[in-house]
Amino acid sequence: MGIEERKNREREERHELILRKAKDLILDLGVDALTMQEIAAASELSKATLYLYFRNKDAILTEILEDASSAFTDYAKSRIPEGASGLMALHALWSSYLTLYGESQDVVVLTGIKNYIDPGFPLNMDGGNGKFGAAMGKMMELIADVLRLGMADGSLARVKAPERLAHTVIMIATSIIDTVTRIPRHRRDPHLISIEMRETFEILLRGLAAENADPSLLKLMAQ
Amino acid sequence: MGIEERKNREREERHELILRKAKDLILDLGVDALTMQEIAAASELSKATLYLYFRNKDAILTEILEDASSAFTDYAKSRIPEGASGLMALHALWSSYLTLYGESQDVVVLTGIKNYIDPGFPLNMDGGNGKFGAAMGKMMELIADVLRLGMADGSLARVKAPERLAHTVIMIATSIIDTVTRIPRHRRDPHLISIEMRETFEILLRGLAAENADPSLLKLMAQ
Amino acid sequence: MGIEERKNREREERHELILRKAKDLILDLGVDALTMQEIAAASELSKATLYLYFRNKDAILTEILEDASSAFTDYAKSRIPEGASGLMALHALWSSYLTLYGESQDVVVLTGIKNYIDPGFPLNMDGGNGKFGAAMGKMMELIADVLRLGMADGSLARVKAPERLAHTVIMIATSIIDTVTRIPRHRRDPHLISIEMRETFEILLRGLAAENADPSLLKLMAQ
Amino acid sequence: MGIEERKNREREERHELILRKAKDLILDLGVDALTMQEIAAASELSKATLYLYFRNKDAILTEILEDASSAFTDYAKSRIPEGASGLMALHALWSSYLTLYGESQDVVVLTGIKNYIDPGFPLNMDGGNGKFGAAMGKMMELIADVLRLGMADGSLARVKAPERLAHTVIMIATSIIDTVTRIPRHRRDPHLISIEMRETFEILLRGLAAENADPSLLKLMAQ
DNA sequence: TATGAATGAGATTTCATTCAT
DNA sequence: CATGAATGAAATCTCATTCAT
Repeated sequence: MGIEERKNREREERHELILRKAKDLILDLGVDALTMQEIAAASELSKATLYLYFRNKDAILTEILEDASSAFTDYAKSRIPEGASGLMALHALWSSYLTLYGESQDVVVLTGIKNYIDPGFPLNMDGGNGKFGAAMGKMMELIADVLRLGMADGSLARVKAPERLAHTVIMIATSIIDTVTRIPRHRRDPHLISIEMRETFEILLRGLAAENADPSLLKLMAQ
Repeated sequence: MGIEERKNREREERHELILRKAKDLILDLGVDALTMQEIAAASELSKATLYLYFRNKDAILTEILEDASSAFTDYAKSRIPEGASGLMALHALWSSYLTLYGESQDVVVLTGIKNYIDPGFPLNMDGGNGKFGAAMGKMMELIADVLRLGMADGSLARVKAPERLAHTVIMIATSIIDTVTRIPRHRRDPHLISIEMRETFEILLRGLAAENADPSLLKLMAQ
Repeated sequence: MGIEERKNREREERHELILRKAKDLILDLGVDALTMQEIAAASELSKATLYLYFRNKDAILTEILEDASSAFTDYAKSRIPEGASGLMALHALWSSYLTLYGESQDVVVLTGIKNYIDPGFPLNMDGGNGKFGAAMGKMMELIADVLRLGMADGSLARVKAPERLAHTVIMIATSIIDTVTRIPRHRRDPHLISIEMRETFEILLRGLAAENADPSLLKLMAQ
Repeated sequence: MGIEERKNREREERHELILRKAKDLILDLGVDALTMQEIAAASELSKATLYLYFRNKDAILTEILEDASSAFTDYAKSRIPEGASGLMALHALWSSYLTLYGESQDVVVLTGIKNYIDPGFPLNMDGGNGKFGAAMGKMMELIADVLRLGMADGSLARVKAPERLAHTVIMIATSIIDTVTRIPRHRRDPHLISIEMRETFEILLRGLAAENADPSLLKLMAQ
């Protein structure tokens, strides 16, 4: 069984290698420039081999997206304090996003890819369910939960249909990143991006918060 | 004399025909599926003929974008009341956008195309100048003007760098449309889109308005 | 009849206009870049109109070539002294070519075009007769005459088949120009061209002259 | 191990196949008629496959040119006797060219291609560098060397600037071939071509040789 | 006579994906 | 398991030439 274990481990390692290289390429060159050829070259594998690990190009992208959204969701969850109000939770959410962006730009991958994989998400009538996996769903769920919470405790005003509103929120929150994912690294201005992200999230906070909200929860730290 | 006029008119008609067909195709199938071949077929012209009317594919897209953004800008300007406050102006702006969307979905074309033409806009370090024409610039200018106005009269809180903020605002405002332009018609749900647009704009209004704002200016009519 | 005369004159003028503009374009941009579109634009005529004056693109080029070779032939003939030996005549011939080149680069057009019109000339088995007109023939004839003369008076050694040798001579003499006609003006170095032309002609003179030739007839003036 | 070898060999074979077919097409139809489509058909491969072996069309042409000029240079070098005078070397050079042409028409490919790849060579002001590879340079170098040698030992008269003169010489020497490469095979007369080549080279020899040259070095064998 | 308009035919190149070994 | 090789299907754009008015 030691052999089988090793095989599994190696298989897993290749799998990760491919994903990592693909991510790097996206971050370096932009999604639009990502080709199977490039991924293969970067991984020092043949194109055909890629298909042993992933059904097709989409599967690679989908998994990258899953990883990223999963990482974000987990991180964000861990930073939402026990017993937090909806607004506090939302604040923690955006804070996490900014921090994550500050630490590594991997989150960047998150949504531009989302749009690339399923250009209509989340507006498709079929829900785009076939395309995205669990993690993306969990992320939407988290946001919906936060909105629901805020609706219940009154800290987020005018939230009526949390599930649907979660769509809107996610689209707004990711609008910058959608754009960023298409720019090659050398043409990106990380500082500007950071500022615009923060601005976007503050608009979201103020746009969703109840009137009497604690002002400190409407501002985010510059990274 | 009459003859030349007719020629000009016919030429203009063909020009419009191509643009219209291209728009239809975008609306029907999504920008990603737009090809010169398809435009030619839809226009019942040869591919070569398209090049008599447009320098290249980009020119077609750019003109569609210009038309749409120009239409929006003009319409919005005409609906901003004389002597309006910044917030009132912003309210009128989003109102116009919704109305326009309600009347015809052509505005939809607006931004998905924008992203398609220049995937990094407006975050490019080179400013992406040269790709977009006057109308797109006028639209950004209008938004910046409104923000400046609100900053001056105090109706829009926390606006500090109107030109830059205009970027953020435009990205947020168009995030839905960006998405929509990539969905084929049969998978779009116009009602849902309408709701999400309204929601987005209300978030923007609340997110930018000063604290003591007139509540009626923070809501938008359902179309 | 005054009317008819005027018509004829106007027709002639248009004809010349087109040729002149085409020539200019060739000289400016190189033959390879010559398109009917460009000729039409430069002539301020429509493409279709060009076809009223010339059967096709080839006809334009052929006529330009004819004009140029005719101009050269006439000029050269006028400069061959009465009673000249073959070598003297050949010397006068190349002298004329250089002078002509010095005065205006129009002769340049001469041969590159030749190769462009009929890439195989003068090696085609059908003699390329269908393509070239009288003037080109006259030019070959002139060279053959000179060679014959030199063969008769002994001033040109080893000339045995003047008609055939005329081919070789013309190919050698025009090898530079063939090349030049494909270079746009801004990338041409007229001085270098001039030097290489002279060198080529001196090689031809020495290569064909009898042993005891007057040395002064083996050199050409720098322009 | 044997397997890898075989793969390499097969790859090499395909590579050669494509080159050979392309050469054949050039020889059969003329460079001007050479298209990727035709090469693909002749090789019984798809167009896309061609791009696995060559970066682009130019790369195919360039390699054909390199092969041909390299073959010529090597062959010529091997035929220049130890301790030969400049004139003897030049004689050997042209002899080689003729022999090579007699054996296979590969040399034919040489210059038409050269002119096709870089229409202005060698008269470009930028030197046309980057387009041609090493072999072409070696060929020019060889000629320049021979000229230098003849200048030193006095066997070639009036050679002053060997590098530049090498240009002229190469243009003259290849003028026939330039022409030939553009004629489809069925319209070529190999015998006539052979004669004219010889004539050209003899003119070059006599045109460059010093006065007292050994007459036998001024003549070339008919092939 | 003049022309605006149209086009057929083609050229080069790219990319995700499959398959025999 | 790995891969080299191959390809179908597109996509964008160019140009000489024709024709109805």
